[in-house]
Amino acid sequence: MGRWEPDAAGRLREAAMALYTEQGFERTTVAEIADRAGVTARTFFRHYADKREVLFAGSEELSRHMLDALAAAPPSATPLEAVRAALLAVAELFDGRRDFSRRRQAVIAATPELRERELHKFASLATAFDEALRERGVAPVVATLAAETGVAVFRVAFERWVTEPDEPDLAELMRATLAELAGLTASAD
Amino acid sequence: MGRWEPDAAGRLREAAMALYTEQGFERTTVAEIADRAGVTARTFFRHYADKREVLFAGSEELSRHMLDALAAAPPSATPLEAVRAALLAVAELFDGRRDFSRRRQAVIAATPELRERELHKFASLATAFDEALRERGVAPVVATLAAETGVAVFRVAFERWVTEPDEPDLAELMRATLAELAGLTASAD
DNA sequence: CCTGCGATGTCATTGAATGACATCACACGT
DNA sequence: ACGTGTGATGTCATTCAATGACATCGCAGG
Repeated sequence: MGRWEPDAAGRLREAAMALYTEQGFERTTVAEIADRAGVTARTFFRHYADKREVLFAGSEELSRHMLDALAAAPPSATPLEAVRAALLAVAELFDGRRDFSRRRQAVIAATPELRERELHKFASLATAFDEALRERGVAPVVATLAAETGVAVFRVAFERWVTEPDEPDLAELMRATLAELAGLTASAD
Repeated sequence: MGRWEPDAAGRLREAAMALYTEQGFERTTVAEIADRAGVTARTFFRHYADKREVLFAGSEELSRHMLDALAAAPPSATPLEAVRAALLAVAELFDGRRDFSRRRQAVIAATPELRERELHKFASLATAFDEALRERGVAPVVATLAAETGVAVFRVAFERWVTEPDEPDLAELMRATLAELAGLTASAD
């Protein structure tokens, strides 16, 4: 480690979250974030590719966790059952982080640019799901649909989790949302 | 209209498509696009909010068309049946535009920034679907799921349409994809 | 003929993002 | 203990997206 305060990336993340919350994403400059973190703007870009990415650092961990769970599902599992396992496995990652998640979602919801980036992350996740399912031998189109649907369930359940006033269980919301999905196609062709 | 060549927005769109195709999105500057269209860079931003938006001009028309079809579905239709009507209705908008769609998709696929914007457009569409379904009296969570699923079907079918070598019928692909969706949840809980 | 309005041009500015190069403390081998 | 290299950072310069303020000009309508 260098001659400076350690964990510059962490300090930058904290500073960005605080400033985005206080004054909004657009009216926060990278220079401000860097100042508060005690580094220069150039250093900000050495840790995060752009001004948005600072809020999406943990997303690879999320993907990895879900893909591990998906890979661990028995070969006999249907595509949706495998997806279900991945969804339930990832729920535990958010244990005790509901407050942080809510603050983060508030910032993202308030900023179109950040919503775009979030969508991109979810799309990457869906693509990864898609590929993983195909490697399990699932037919291409079915794999894509299962992946997209699975991500949609994640988003719906997650949104309920951060929105509802009382503290619900994320895994339980995942199960409930999956159940609603099953009901959706029951009566249509 | 003014003293200049008419349809500046159209010329800017053509110029942008051409340059994005020739040299890629990132290596194309707004100044170049404006030059080729015979206007100044400032004028570019009067017609399009940013460098990406020039490729997504027709998306409101798309939304409108689908929402009209959704509103026209009989009240007795299930959520997914209403979504199905919207999907089939919009297919005709793409009649004869497959070549253009392919070129456009090629540019978008090659550029992460453009993929993000595309995702945002789809998300807006899903939100509009969601609201329209709720206005039909569909329960909130079910409406969201139906909307997200419907958009996923659109994307899958559209991707097949621009990807497959022989010229398939988009509406037919929509039906086929919906059928696969129905099969997906048949065996899972 | 005049006048207002709309579309454009011109000018200036901010801020994101990136490349090139300098710097400096710590770790490591000798 | 003494170089020395390496990695994280600072400094400087630059490009380009995006936006605000103001001028211009010609057509439409009175």
